[in-house]
Amino acid sequence: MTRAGGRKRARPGEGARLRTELLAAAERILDAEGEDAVTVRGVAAAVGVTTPSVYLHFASRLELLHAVCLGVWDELGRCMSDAASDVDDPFSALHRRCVTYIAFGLEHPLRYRLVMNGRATEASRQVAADCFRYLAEAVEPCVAAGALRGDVGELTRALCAGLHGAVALLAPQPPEMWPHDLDTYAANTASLVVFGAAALGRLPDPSATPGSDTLAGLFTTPSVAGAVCGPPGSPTV
Amino acid sequence: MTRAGGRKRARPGEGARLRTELLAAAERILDAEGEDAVTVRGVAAAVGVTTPSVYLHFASRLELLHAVCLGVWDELGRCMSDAASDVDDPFSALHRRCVTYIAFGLEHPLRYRLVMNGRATEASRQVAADCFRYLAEAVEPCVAAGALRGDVGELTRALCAGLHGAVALLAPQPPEMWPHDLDTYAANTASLVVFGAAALGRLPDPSATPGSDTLAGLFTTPSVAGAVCGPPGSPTV
DNA sequence: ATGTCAGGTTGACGGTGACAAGTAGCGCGC
DNA sequence: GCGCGCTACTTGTCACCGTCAACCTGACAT
Repeated sequence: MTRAGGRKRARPGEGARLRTELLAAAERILDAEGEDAVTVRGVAAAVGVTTPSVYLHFASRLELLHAVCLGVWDELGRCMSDAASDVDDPFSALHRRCVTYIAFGLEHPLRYRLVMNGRATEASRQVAADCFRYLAEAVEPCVAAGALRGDVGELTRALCAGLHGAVALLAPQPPEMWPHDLDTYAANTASLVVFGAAALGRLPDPSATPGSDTLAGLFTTPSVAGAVCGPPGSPTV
Repeated sequence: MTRAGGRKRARPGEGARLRTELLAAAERILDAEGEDAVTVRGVAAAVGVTTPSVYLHFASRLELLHAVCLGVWDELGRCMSDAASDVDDPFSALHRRCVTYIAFGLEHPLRYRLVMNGRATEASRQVAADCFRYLAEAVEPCVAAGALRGDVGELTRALCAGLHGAVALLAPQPPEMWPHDLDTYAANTASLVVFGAAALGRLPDPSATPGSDTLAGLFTTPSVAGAVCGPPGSPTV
């Protein structure tokens, strides 16, 4: 590649400028043409620089890609913190954070896949750890208030699994296969996850196979006791 | 590539034999060295055949990879059908299938990722549809028995999301980062998912933000009413 | 023996990530 | 004002990849 457009050499100390330009170019290409189109050569050319220069700022193509994503993921952190700032009830707050997580993932499916599905890098590990922390922060008050029971770490992990699934199941699919109402999807899945987590701490033996009888115990409110599920030994199919 | 080892030409009608040999070789390489190591050239060489011959049986590298995985996924179908054959209670049966799904995914993390995370092919769509069906088969009796409420499709989709997450969260990580007790992990996450699904149909307004009060209603058994959560207007943190 | 055709091979193209080694420009110390 | 050294970047080059068009060849039916 002959130097395109006579790019000026950065002054010492301004080497990082190329880095940000590369990131911007990579982001542009990523959004416009997808992951596979982001090639080291292409990004370099878009900035007007030769290929190996990219390696002065990024150890590999993957690191470049992940660096592009990280910018967006920082936004997730803020969103999740903000999401429940006006909510007092800890369980509601947790639910809100879960909805936020899902909504965020579905807004950036490409980047989500890139960071979460590919082979792990240092950057992606950082992202995962942050996500875990944001959730754990919301789980802890729930445990303190008695809404959730059990180990905070284990609960958070289970929550993460559920949330990640909600996004990861859709992210690789073309958008036309997504549910029509994404808000409802996010709310539903978030509810599934938080209520599931709540149930976890209330199971007699968490590792046993729970039957409809366990369910009857869990989901029977005092007022409608006995009406929720059939009588003991309820009809099978 | 000079012909390695004097491979005999297959007789007409036996062309499919090379296909199975290629699959076996690809599988060997996949397990031994990971996804990236499975290259068209490498697989061909392992069988003792030239590179373009692979294209006589697989449209592309990705199709080859997916074909390798599909063999294992058929096993999942059998496993999920068998898993609950001796269980009468539909809710227990669903739980068993969920555990089976997670366990399967964690036994074949590499193949799981390959099929579920990569860009979708016809083969992977087929796989996903099968999984959905296996679960839906178990959801339906639950709905019929009243253990679950709501649309079967929607419930199944939510379940899928949770289960997929449980696997997909761990699959890309190196095994040393996995929980120590995978059985418990599978059982826990399966419980979270099925109880969460059960809760979904019992929420007053599924799309609203549920608070601890909702939780109290759901998880209070007649016998321990009032002891599960704090009194109405429970302490916040 | 010969035609046919499935089951391969040859050779090459365009593109990729990665790197070793060289070069040009800037700023600082003198 | 001048050269030294550091930094930012370039040149040139590997090794390898997936994919394809075109050609060859051996086994069988006749």
